Amino acid sequence: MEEILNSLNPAQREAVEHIDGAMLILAGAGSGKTKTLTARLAYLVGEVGIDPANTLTLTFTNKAAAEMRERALKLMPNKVSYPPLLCTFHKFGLLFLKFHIDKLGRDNSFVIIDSDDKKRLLRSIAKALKIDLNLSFIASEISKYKNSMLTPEVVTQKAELPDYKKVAQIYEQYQQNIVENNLVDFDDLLMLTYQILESNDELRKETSNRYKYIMVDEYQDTNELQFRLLELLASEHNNLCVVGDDDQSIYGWRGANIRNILEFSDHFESCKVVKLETNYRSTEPILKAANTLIEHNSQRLGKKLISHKGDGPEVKLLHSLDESMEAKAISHQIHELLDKGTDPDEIAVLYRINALSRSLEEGFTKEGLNFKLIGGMRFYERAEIKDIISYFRVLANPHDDFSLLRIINKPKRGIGKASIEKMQKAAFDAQLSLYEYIEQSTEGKQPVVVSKRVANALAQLIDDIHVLQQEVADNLGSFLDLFEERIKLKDHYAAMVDGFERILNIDEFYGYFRDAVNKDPDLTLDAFLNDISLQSDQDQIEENAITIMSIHAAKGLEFEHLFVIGLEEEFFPLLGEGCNMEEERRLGYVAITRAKSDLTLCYVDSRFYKGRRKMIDKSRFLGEAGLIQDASLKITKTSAYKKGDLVKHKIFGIGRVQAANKSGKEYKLLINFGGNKKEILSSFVQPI
DNA sequence: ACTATCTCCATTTTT
DNA sequence: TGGAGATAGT
Repeated sequence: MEEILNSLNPAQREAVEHIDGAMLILAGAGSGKTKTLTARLAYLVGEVGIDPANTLTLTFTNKAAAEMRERALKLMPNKVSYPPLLCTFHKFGLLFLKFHIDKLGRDNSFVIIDSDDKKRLLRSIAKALKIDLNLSFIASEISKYKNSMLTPEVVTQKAELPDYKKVAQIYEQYQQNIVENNLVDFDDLLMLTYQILESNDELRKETSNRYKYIMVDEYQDTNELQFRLLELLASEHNNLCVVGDDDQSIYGWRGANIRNILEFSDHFESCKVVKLETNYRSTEPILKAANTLIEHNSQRLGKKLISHKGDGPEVKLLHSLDESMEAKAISHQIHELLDKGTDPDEIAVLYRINALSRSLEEGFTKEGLNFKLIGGMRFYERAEIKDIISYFRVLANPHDDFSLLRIINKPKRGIGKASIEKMQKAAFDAQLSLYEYIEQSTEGKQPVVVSKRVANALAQLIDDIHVLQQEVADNLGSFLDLFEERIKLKDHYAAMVDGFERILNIDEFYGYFRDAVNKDPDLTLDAFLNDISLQSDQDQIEENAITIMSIHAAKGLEFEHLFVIGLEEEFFPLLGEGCNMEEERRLGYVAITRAKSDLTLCYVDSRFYKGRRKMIDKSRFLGEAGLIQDASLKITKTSAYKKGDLVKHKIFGIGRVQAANKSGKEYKLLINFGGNKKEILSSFVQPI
């Protein structure tokens, strides 16, 4: 343990050794956040002697949870009998609901639907209600309601504008529908958990006492609901330690509430705040650009990264005529790096919007540069994979109408829309699930409402399901062979234009399934489905190639050589309605701080976008980061220091600006330090 | 029931 | 420009 503590810097150590009460660890980019968090967990268990079962560590992604688990266990004494609970918020919700959803009068055989399923359902509801609204809009509105714990009734009452009234209508139907089918969406995992804890005081106390020490990673990304949930979980002890960086809050558009972190220390009494400001990742010039840029934000707790690495090459700018010249220039530079023997894994290109990847893809292909693109369609979102999962779900629970509908005519069995609608109605009238109805109608216990041909196809499907269910029960390990034999999904997909790729995906999924069964001979299909429902993010295929991706996707990663493209007004910052300039700037900060030593910011004169070519100006962020001197710099600098601002000087302390005048590259400030007026250059003071 | 053509519309994305 | 979803035609 002493060894672990000695490997920490003073601030990290302070955070690790602080045990009871609320604590906010403000961890700047590259400041050893994960190291601190895992060390603290090891310290709690190994040194303070807290039972690992009494700890709870929450993350946002499976990846973060996996990494942290691995690193924490390495630091833990071998004698740990029970691994600490370390998982995503949603996984925690899932585990909780499996035990307690009965308190809402629901059965714990619920099925989790992903955002794709959700949209599918919303589409059918909107259609039935003859509402023509953007589905993504509806989905995100409903998500917002759930994250603010607003019931359909409340929303219906509150809605004033016609569009919102319509959304409220859909919300009501949607909620009714998923409860009837015992479905749960991602937001429900948190919302229902909250509801149960909130309305059940005994359980709240018990749960809070069980998780006596709670830690939360990426706290700046929490939303209202997550905050309220944490409040309940910590209600009996206040031992809540959150780690985050207000300057890296880039998910506001998805409901993350930056005020959670800004106001954390006010919410929890006697909250300790520790700042981790030593950056182990980047060289001085890179951090200078990042610090200078982010200082233009007003909504922040204030923090300045200090480079542990020290000096390095200046941040480079790359100016090109258009996007194809840009791609060409970058690929030349990358070729040079590769020729020098640089590891391709250490090179990445980032952009603000995915649309900008196209020119890179084209340019890199033309220049014979191998790359891997992160983003786009994720593994579990692919139609072929979702189909298999739906089959598995039907086998595990035939009453899952939702999944049954997905696979009922896949591969094509000649069962069309009209037949399905008739049967749905018949099933509804007979108060049966769709599967029950079909099963009974083939047995002659229910009237047949479809043609002879369709009835035959259904009988075949029912038979397949029976046989496969038997095999699942008897021998899960070899069930896949029979599954392919009976359903022939591979044949179905092989016939498509991109069949080859789809077959590869199917084989990969089959391999994953077999692997899971091998690892755990007692695995049930049910348990397998539960595991993967929250695992949308498969590990990227290991490929030795440079990476291109969005800035959001790059969060948490680092690269020796980094290019950021599209530093142009309109693209980055991305202007338009609902533009949050401070969040855009934080995004710029995140992008810059991904670079270890070699950073190139790229901009062009014109870009082809949405079917037209447009002239564009270079991004204001280049000026704000102190990388160019131009008109935008003048405006931002004066706005950074204006009359009335409070500033801090190393010797004179805190004072108030009386006047600000340009003086060369800097500003001459007249500052009043408690009656003592001084003229000082702006670089010698810091804004507060 | 399936396929070819038309129209519309364009951030960021994890669970 | 290009992809997805809706519509019309076979």
